[in-house]
Amino acid sequence: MADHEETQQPEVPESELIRVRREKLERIVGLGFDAYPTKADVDTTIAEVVAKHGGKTAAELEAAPVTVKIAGRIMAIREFGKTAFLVLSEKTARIQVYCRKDMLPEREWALYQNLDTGDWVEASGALFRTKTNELSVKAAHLGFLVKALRPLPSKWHGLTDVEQRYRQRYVDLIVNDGVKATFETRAKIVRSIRNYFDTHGFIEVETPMMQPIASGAAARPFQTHHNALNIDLFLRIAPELYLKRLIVGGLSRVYEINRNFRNEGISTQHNPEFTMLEFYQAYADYNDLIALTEELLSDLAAEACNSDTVAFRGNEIRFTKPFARYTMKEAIAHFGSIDPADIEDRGKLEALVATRAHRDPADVAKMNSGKLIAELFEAVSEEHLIQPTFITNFPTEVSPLSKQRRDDPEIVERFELYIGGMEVANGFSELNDADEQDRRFRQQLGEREAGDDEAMQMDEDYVNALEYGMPPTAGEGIGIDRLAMILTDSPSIRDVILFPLMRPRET
RNA sequence: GGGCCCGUAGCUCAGUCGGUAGAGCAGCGGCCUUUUAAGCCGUUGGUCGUGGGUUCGAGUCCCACCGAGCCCA
Repeated sequence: MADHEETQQPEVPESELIRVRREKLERIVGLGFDAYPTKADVDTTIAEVVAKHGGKTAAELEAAPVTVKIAGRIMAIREFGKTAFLVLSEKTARIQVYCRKDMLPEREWALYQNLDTGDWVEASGALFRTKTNELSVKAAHLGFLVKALRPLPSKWHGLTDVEQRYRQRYVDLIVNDGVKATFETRAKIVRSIRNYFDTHGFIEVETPMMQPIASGAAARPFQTHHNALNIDLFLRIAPELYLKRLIVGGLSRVYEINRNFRNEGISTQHNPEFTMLEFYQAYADYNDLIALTEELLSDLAAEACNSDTVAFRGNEIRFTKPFARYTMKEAIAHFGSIDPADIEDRGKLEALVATRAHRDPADVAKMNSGKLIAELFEAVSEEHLIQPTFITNFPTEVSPLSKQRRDDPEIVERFELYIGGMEVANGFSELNDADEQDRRFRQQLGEREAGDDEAMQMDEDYVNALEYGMPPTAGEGIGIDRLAMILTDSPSIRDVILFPLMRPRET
């Protein structure tokens, strides 16, 4: 063999299965069918056929014949020599098509003989019920729409490899019925939320995803660059500061459902891009939002799951008002079996964070007391907060955008809602004192300089906006992905995101 | 960041102590005009994630890497 031949890339031989399907497509074209027709001849959907005629008996269908023209993907073929049953699927609906050699044009029977599971076809004929009482289409016409060159996963075992399910969601959607249902529920959740805010005097807005300063949350941003302006920009970590500018502008009630981006690790609860609802209501305080949240979520559970209790990871989550409430310190004492007096003692608090939150004592020594309390809370309480539970009385030091309590400036008018052991919502009375906001930003800058790269960024223009006067306002963010996890009983956030971030694969 | 698992046919999975790579489904050929994972007979199909190492011999043992998952942090 010559050298240049040896250096050529060895062609990976095409799978036998794909080769056979290509040959079948050639034969179908040879029969005069268009390999890629421009449209299908349909007059209804499979779902509509099932909905309208699924209740009719064999006698009724015989007495008043119904002819339908449908299209769908072939999910199964059951062959009996000169007859066959094709199971067609379209969205979540299925119906079987009964084909007989003596009832189809010769060319169309020849088409049938070159079909595989996965192919898309159109079919028309009268509805009837088989001996086993299955609603079926007696095909008078069978048309070709497109060939699946790649074989479908086994119809019985489906596709279970999680990596392939996420990387090739299209295959997951084809063969795993529950996936479509999950994303339909997710769509229903978002629709219900929009409906709630639209009917409560809020207007939906869209604020920048690309921001010169990524502020409004404690997280590291993704960075990008705009060529024409020659400036670096950040993908937003939160829309918060823009939405509150709109309150300053007089919009009074605004909400946004959109993506946030945080440059952090990936876990069953974290995807680098995730969907957040944020809303702001002038003249309200955080207690109003607690009430609003209880109402919103119990409505949502009812609309998305038709129940006020939903199963999540083996627990029955009850969305019945009122939800449980603890102050942060109460939760630490209760779930961590910690003496409340120890939380007030700086030395004991540091030791607790080091042992219970497994943090380096050197790092712990640098944290302010508010941060220590928040760390301890997360370590000892979060996993126990299965039923919807509001946590209140957050330290001011970890809440740079929240309004302090009148009776105790060390804590703020803020809450977080936990469900299923996850933080789902975060809301507070918004700090509208421009001078105090400026002081809080500077404190965050100090934290950043001390090594906390998640400390919040200073946004001068936001302070400037506050100087024009923001009325008393309460605002809240709700994580849509986590909510969708709970309402669809999905163990991983990747199960409720169609295309979760994966490391690209070299192939 | 640490630990534990996983990667074998298109899909779902076996593969014992290191000794000729297997099954079911799908596919292909045959029979079959109301089946429901249709059935029966026959049959094709493999870079065992990648690269090294140990060995007479590696899917199996060792090392590194790639990808994925779970737990802990």
